[in-house]
Amino acid sequence: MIKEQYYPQAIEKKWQNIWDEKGCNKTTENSDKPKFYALSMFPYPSGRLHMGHVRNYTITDMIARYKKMQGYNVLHPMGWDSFGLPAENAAINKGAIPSEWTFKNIDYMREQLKQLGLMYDWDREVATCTPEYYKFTQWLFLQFYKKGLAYKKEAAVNWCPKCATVLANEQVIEGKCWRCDSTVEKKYLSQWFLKITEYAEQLLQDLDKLEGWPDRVKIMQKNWIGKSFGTILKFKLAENPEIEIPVYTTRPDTAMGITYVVVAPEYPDMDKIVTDECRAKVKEYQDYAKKASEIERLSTERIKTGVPLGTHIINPLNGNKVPLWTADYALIEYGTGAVMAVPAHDTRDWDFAKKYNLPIIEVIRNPEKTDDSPLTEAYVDEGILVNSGQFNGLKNTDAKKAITDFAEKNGFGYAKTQYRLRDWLISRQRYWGAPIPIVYCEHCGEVPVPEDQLPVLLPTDVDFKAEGESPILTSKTFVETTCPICGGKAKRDCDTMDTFICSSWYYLRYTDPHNDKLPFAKDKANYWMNVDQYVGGIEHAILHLLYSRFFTKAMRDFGLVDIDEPFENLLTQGMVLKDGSKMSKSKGNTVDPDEIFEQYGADTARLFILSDSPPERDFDWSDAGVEGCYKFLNRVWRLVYNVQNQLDITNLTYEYATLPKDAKALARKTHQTIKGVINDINNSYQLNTVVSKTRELVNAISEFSQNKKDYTAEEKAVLNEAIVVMVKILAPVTPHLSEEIWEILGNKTSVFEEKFPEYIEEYTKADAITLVLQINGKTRDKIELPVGVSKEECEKLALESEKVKKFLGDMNVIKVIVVPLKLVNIVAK
RNA sequence: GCCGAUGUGGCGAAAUUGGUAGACGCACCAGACUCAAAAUCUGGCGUGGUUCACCCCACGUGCCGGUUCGAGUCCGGCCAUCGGCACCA
Repeated sequence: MIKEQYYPQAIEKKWQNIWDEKGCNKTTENSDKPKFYALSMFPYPSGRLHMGHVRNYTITDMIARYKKMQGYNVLHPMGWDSFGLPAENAAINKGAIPSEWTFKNIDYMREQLKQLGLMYDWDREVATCTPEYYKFTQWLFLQFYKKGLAYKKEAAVNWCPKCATVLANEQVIEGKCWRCDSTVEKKYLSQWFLKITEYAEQLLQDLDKLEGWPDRVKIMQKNWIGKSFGTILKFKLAENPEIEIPVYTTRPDTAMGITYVVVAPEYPDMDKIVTDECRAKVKEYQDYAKKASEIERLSTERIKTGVPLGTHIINPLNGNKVPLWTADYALIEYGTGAVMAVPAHDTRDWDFAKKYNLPIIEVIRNPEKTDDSPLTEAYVDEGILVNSGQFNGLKNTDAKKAITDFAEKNGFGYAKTQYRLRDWLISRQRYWGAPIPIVYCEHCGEVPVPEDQLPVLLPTDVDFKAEGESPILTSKTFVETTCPICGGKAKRDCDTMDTFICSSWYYLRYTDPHNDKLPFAKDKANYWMNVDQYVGGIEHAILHLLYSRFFTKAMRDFGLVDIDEPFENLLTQGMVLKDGSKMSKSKGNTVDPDEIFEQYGADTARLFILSDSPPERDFDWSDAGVEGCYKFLNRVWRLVYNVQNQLDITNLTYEYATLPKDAKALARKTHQTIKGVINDINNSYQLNTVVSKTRELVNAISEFSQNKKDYTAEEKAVLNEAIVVMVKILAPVTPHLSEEIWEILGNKTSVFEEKFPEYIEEYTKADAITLVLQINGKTRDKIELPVGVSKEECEKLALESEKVKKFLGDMNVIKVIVVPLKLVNIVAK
């Protein structure tokens, strides 16, 4: 007996309980089916789900359920990226305890995810902030350490002098502290780095293997790694030839045009290369440079600043003596921290030289320039060398090699491949993260914590508001410890790891989440990996995805897995907007998923979020749109209700060729829909058109059944086939409703045990085609033709068309282009 | 600033990848049902012109230019909006 009304809340609760009780979503490695690993980027437990989450997880769930119906053994897990700044801010602002705050959020959000009807295997849930998890985050750090891939060096942090604390970039607002508005400075601390640069070449090369990734993401990663071929040139200080200043350049061909050299304000040996007269000014400039961010410093728009050091270097190519400056457009992190300046052929150098009246020497001649008139702007393109002594007349592309060879032969330079990618700074002067498992012993120095003593637990006796370099320093139980080697007094490292470390290996933990000996067992990881479909926001295109790729390669080299890349296919979904801008609390344009579930049910929310935009594009939430989807599901329900007396899925056979016209049309629509839906899913998951096509099928079924009272057996079969297909196609999108209708159809098992429908090619073909007739590319007529008309016949019919004749008038036909079964274009004058 | 995207009716979008622009939906308008409203059903719906209607014509995919028999789709140059920029995740 079918209820007349669609009650989504009751249906959803019912099926969520059934799935839970029957353990429908449990996954094991023991299966004859091929495996499929579907993964969403796990959330930070901020408190409540937002629509971005709903979108991400619905897309992945639709894919996971579809693959399950395609006969795969599907792993679809979920967890929590639960270390991070907001928990600590809650501690600072509201006196919350970070772990309690975090787990409360997790509990709430888990319930919300369950309400969305996601096909997760909750037995595999992980949270990065649990000791069971971060034990292995620490363990992995130790593997990096053992292989020499983790090292310490001085690096800058944002320092608020008033609060006397380290700030995250996010806490620096226009150069000021977020809490007290003081100007933020740089402070140098000894911090841990991971040698991602050691993998730069592999990370670059293997991008080619990632055929299932969007090009834009690969291009961004490629540019981020930033491989460049260049030359190191070493310049001696004129005032003291003992001191050498190496520079890195990708334009050695312009080296004869060097008119000054710039070192970064943080240049380590600055003291030795400044004259006493300039020292004070340079110091002042270094202080000024501390206040600018890197983005500001590199901007070509920014007004260039700098001060001379009073010293000079000798250009070994031509013996020229040129001044040495410091300027903040040179970055200490890139190359050698010093750059040669050729204002004639570099726009930043040009601006700087113009401002400070430094000479400009043209050495690359634009082929279109015929005289020695002065340049009016930097010429950065290719040309012929001039003013370059023995290298005059060479093409600049050839001169790169010639000058590098010359430098190498004479001992003042060599070719060098350089990457823009820098080593990964992982130390955070924060509480809510995985402690770095290192102790510092008075006698033995830096000592890694032995693996059997992991985890190094986070202390709880911490003052979050204290001044200093890390809140953990205030713990009485944590800092002081004994040395694992000599048993003497030692101090723990009080920094925690960047949370990106935790999220760089979680996809492997899901394959073996309860292992207490290892992060994961190799055979389980090898069974499930790679992730077949990874879905998440485009904002992670570089950092998270690059770090995860790096971790995978490192773990492979540690012998933990046998894979080179973690994510086979990547889908980067767009943002959820409301009224044209990103949903945010500050704009007050958020929509709470809970309210939508309550009012319309999860199926409506799922349907809407998939239907209006393709996954990769931004999605504009509209209240009217949700309403429309809710009405559609009601229509589906009513459709089934109205034909309840005709429902019979025990006999779905019919003779297609001899069907009456309307039944044939419905059968064709059914098979065209299956074909279209499968194509759309295979074609980079065009889920919005999957929904459109499903709507078209529903429209066709309604139309067919509307005024029909007496069905022949064949008509009934056609109708029931269409309904079965409709339910199965809807199942990945609206799982609860589909299960309910599936049950109404008389089935005792879940619709997800069913195979996704297959189509019969013959049934998708139309009886007739429409031939479009154009004159000079403009459509003038359309004619209906049976399939199988020859090319010649098309042309003949086209020229016979009354409308074509009318438009041709007395023009002469020059050419006729025929696209078989589609279009005829008559070119006429 | 650098790197990467996006731009089509009032709105979200579609277009078998160079071949009928606007499928499907939202909003709106008209009609049916109703005492009435909601819900539901039917029809209309790019702009302008001609036409009572049917029909027909011109224009139209951010802007300018190019390639082509034919361009939303390819090429060059602009403009606008959005994402990332290494300590938010």
